[in-house]
Amino acid sequence: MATRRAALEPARRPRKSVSAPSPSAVVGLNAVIVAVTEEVPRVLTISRTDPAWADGGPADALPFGPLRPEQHRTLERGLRSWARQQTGIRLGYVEQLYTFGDRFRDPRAGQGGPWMISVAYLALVREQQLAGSGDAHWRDWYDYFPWEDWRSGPPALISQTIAPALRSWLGQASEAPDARARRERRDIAFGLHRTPWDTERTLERYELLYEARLVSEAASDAGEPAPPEAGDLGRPMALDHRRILATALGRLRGKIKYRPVVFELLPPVFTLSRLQRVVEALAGIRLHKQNFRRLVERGGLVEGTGQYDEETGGRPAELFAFRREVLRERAAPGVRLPGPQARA
Amino acid sequence: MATRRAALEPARRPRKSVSAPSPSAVVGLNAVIVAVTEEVPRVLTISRTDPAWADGGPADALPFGPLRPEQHRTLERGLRSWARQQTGIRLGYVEQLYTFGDRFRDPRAGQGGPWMISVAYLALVREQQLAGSGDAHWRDWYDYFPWEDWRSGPPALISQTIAPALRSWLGQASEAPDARARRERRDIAFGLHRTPWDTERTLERYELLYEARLVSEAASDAGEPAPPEAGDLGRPMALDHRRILATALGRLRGKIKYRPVVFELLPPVFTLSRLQRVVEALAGIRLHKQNFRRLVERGGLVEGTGQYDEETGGRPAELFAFRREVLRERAAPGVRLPGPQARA
DNA sequence: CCTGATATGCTCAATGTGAGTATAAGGAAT
DNA sequence: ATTCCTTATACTCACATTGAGCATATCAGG
Repeated sequence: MATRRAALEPARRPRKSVSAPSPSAVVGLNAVIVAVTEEVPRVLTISRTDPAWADGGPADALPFGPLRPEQHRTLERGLRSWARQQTGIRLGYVEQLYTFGDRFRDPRAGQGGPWMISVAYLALVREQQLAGSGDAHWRDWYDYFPWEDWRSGPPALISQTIAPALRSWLGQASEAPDARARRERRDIAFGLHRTPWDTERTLERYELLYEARLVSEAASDAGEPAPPEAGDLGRPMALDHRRILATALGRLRGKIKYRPVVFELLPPVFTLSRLQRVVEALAGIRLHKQNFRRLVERGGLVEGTGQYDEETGGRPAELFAFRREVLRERAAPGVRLPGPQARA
Repeated sequence: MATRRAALEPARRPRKSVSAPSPSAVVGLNAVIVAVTEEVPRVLTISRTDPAWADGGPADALPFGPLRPEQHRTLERGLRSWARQQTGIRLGYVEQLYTFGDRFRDPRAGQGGPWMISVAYLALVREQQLAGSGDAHWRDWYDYFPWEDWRSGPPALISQTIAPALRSWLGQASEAPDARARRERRDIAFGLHRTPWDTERTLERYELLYEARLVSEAASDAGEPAPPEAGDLGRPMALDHRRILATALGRLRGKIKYRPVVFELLPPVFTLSRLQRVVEALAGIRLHKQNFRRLVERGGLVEGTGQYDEETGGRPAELFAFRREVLRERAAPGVRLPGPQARA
């Protein structure tokens, strides 16, 4: 073991802190498990009641478990195993999201406890029955981020609550250049002052609200009472799980554009309308119908099966399937979004 | 502490392995530090001679250090501090890349040692003097991935060495469907059989070569002698550092297209030709000059300064600067690549 | 056989892209 | 000074893609 430890030190000029790096952190595995039912994108959360997770009432948490070196062969397998245990779901498509490791991510751990590192994963599944040891639920992810859903136009929440609250946050900047930087961040994040709304900046938006102490996690992490706006600004989650969820949302919104991941959320055959509704649910915007069809069909992403869905309540819709060959034909095959539907 | 530990367990039905999760892993921090000089993209590596890193002669490694909970306030700060110590560089732009955590990433650790988790970061700097405790060098990153440089056409290495070697790897598949899957992976990764070359699939390509045991790390990890091709297939690195580097390369190639990160590699003012050469160096392909200019200029990404560079050896070139306002104007501002220059 | 719903088809102007050709402005050699 | 080489910059034009509609097809229900 001595050899191994030495290997972790810089090669030369050993410094004062040459103490052997004994295991220095607890590694946690978090899963953001996403499905889409009809019009609503859902995420799997677990109600936690233990005092370490929930201040008062039960708190929503992501499926989570510590890495067990003696059992799990890889990080991803560890994650799959925890997800299965807590929710009963056998994950299919899984990708690593981000590793969160701020020293103070859990304020209750204080500075003395072992450092908690969380490796978060994004998983896409078709909605299914839940089981397992956890108290698991599917929840609309816009419950956590109500300002992210623009499918029926710019949310009033932004103009009526967020924008005014951020205005006063601007005022709190101590220096002038500081205030300018805040203004730019705000405009870019929330699409204010003729800046376009960028669906992928979900994390920036959440972090801005956190920094401005508008979401209740920010207040409780700082040991303060929640501000009056916090009630409207989405359902809170345990620890930094809402930050993780924001990361997942942004990543997924980006990824559908250049990799054919939407199909992980759909049955093997589907109508184009259904495909469009799923994409819209994820992206949080409405798309121009005819152009959307043209993009996915002529882009070679799907192919008609010749079968029809008669349940439409109108002209029957052809059933389509993902066209695997597109992987060889195009470099970045994803559902390119047509310009958003001009709103009525 | 007891409370805290309990929090890490699943909420209900505690399982047999309820043993308290004491710190379970050593967390390492790896830095891929990139700069571009003239035509060549470089990465900072450190020559390691310790036996745990290098089997025989010295091995190239990435700047690396273990996370020190008592010193580093966040992962990123820890990384900056290690990079500074080992290379003398104060990092500017830094982004998290990926967390590598395979149980067997270091074969020498065996199954008994503490699990090593590596959180890798990508940093972009302007090339500069090196100092610090490590034996640091700037190296052309195509030394590690010679098949990735298509600036002077499709590399002969692919058609003459890689393709034949992969053909025999196909033959080793035990079952027919397995062979089909291998063929598809190979074609997509290396752009064979009328599949286009996708500059971003660097990791897929490296992993394929690893799986086919063609790169020397694969052989040495398995305790086998390196195959004859390994000598041509790029310079090896210590442990899994070449895999990390491949991840960085792919990420960077993707990112320049939708975020204005190239400018981190350039001085505040530059000519359009220089900008183009940097982008080409990263992407590993040549671009159509006039169309490139049109894209970056009309895309609002840069603005002329009115000053001129007289050192061109031809007509003087105007000096341009990054145009910050583009962040407010466009949703995904990056250097969109025009179709590659048709080759002579 | 209407009406309303949904799906699918088609058109057309505007914009963007691929691939050139042409011109401008420097230095070095004659 | 003229010629030639080099690099930069300007323009052009055919073609593809996109945004935004309008038009038609096919069902269910009265």
